[in-house]
Amino acid sequence: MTPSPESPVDIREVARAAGVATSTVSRALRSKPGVSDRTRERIRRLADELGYTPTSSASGLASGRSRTIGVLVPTVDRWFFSTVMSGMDLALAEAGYDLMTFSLGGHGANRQAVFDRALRGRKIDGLVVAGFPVTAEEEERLRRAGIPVVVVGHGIAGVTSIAVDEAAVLETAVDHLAGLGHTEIGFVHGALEFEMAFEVPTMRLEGFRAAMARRGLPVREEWLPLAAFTARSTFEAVQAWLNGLERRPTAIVASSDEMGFGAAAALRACGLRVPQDVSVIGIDDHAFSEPFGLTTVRQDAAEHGRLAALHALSRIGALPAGVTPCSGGLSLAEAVADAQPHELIVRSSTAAVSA
Amino acid sequence: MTPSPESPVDIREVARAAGVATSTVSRALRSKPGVSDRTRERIRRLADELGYTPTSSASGLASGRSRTIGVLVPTVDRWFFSTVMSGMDLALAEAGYDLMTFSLGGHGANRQAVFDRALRGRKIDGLVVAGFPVTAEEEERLRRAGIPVVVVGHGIAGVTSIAVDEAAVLETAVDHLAGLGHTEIGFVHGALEFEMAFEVPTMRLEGFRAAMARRGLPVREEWLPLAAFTARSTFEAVQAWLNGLERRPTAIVASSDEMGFGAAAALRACGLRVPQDVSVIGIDDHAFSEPFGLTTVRQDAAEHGRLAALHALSRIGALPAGVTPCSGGLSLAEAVADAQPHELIVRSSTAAVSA
DNA sequence: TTGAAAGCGCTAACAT
DNA sequence: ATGTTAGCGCTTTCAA
Repeated sequence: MTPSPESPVDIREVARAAGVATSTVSRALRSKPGVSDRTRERIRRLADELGYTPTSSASGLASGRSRTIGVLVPTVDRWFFSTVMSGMDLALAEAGYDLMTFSLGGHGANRQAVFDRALRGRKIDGLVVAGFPVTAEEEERLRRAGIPVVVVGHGIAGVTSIAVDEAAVLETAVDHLAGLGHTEIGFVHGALEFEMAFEVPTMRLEGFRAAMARRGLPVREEWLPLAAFTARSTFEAVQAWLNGLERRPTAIVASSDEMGFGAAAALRACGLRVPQDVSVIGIDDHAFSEPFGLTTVRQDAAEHGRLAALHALSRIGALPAGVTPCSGGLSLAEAVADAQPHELIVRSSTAAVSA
Repeated sequence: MTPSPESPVDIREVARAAGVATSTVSRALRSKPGVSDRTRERIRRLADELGYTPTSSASGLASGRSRTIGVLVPTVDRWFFSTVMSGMDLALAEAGYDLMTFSLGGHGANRQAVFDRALRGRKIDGLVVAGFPVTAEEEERLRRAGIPVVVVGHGIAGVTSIAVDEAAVLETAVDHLAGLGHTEIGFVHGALEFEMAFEVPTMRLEGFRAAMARRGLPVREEWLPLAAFTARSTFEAVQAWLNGLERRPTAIVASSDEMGFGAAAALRACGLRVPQDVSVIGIDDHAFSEPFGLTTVRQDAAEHGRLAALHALSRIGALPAGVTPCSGGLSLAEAVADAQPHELIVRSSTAAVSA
């Protein structure tokens, strides 16, 4: 038994077997023009029989493409980011591309190193930056990277970005609560622990203020507790906030579903009922929101990831044939240019304000 | 290609600037012996000034290593898998390795294609297979892959695996409930929708039976509802199960925390209180378990991922200097060989059986 | 339609 | 300690 590795077969063996030059094999296998159908078929069969697969570093070196797209995330273990990744994976698999993950690892310490690893060395043909803010310097690097960059979320001028209209999302959330008769509404503001300016939370807070203002509802500053973007942090923050409060709102908008879970848990821990005493609405439609009955404004993170990947692929001319980018019948360019859709999903964490 | 990518500088420019041969630059930059300290320093400085980074496909082709480790997961958007990935990322970043993600995408359809992408073409130097069962044929491919393979979870004979002792985990869970006076205990059995034989759920169910038997407690077959490994599926399954039940257990062990969440939500939806009417204990210690007060048997998935990555690195001689693999002071080999530790975390979803 | 040959940018023997 | 010289396994002109 020879413990043979998976691909000891190189292109020259295939060429020899087929009685052609290696260049012909290369063309045949990649569906390039200039090979007769009969030859191509024969080469394909032979390659298959021999178990030949091109060595990626060799074709990468010769062609300048790695057939890999990168994704840069603050951390991989939170719903939004892993969901974006799974959407990307879907699109990339179809195109025969692989996904390389670069994670900040939940702390900002080695940011520079992570950017370096992602941007230098030509390991990836395109990069999707998912949901976190970058410094001006980093922006500049991304623009000069020499590969297409797509942002999921907001925040980088001059770079294609895929995101919902945050102001409209908050309109929807406030609208729902106002329609239930709520006028005393709080907002759980989110922040990444280790970050500088984080666009999305700020946009959501501003969106909340604007939506309230439009309805003539007052925003009370003491009803804007701040927490990190996790259920746990929110649980603690909201509990502390409730204890120090003389009067509480009848409804709370959370800046994400994970925060909504934390807020609801904190309310219950303080002996309050959701939604009878306090309504809670989140943003995202996390996988847990349905079983937990959390009312939310849904955004399709997987679809954002898929579009981002497709857009990156299209910029390097690697779009798989026959993809229908968008269910709404939009072209990829249109789908990418537009704000992504959002949708109110009413469940059992919101109810009419009690008399 | 467009002008001015991040690294138009190649090794020859650095060599020219330093007045040495390219091989010297190569040695100097990779800390290989055979370069004087002064020369090495000068070359490092120059490389830095010129912004030189080796092209990965070139060094990959020449050296036969891609400086990339792959991870194969059923899906990226569930707690266990993304947590394993973040642990891997931690170890890999330290070693200067990148992480390539191969996901089955939540459905088994393109399994073969995903295995192909991972195993062929030498894109990765090692592979971590996280938490899902493989067919005999796939096992054989993994063994013959020609790169080190490490499994997180159980299931591949002859391949290093990193996992808790499932039987002991279930002992711990049942022990906790029995200690609270429970004798009528159900078990929510988990299964991946699209899979064949899934080792872990089976081991947990068997562990549950064994633990109950050891205490002389009866296992009632109608108290073993089956659900997919998600909160949502479990919510629905448990709700349906409760409705068709004439008599219910006083406590439930869930095969994972995500299932525990679903089970608890279902109980509440049926008007039952947790833990007053029914206690619930999970397995994992999901990020949400603390805010939600779910009692659980903790396993450290991030640490599993970190160890798996370190082990793969060590097998290719790429362990970063000075890693302390294990907090317990174990060597990497010991830490990998042992069953991973687990720990009971008591929170508010379990209580003494009510009179 | 096909083949020959020249790299792609590095690393690793082998010299010196 | 450093330089020279072959490749690594492909892709891509350029010729035929």
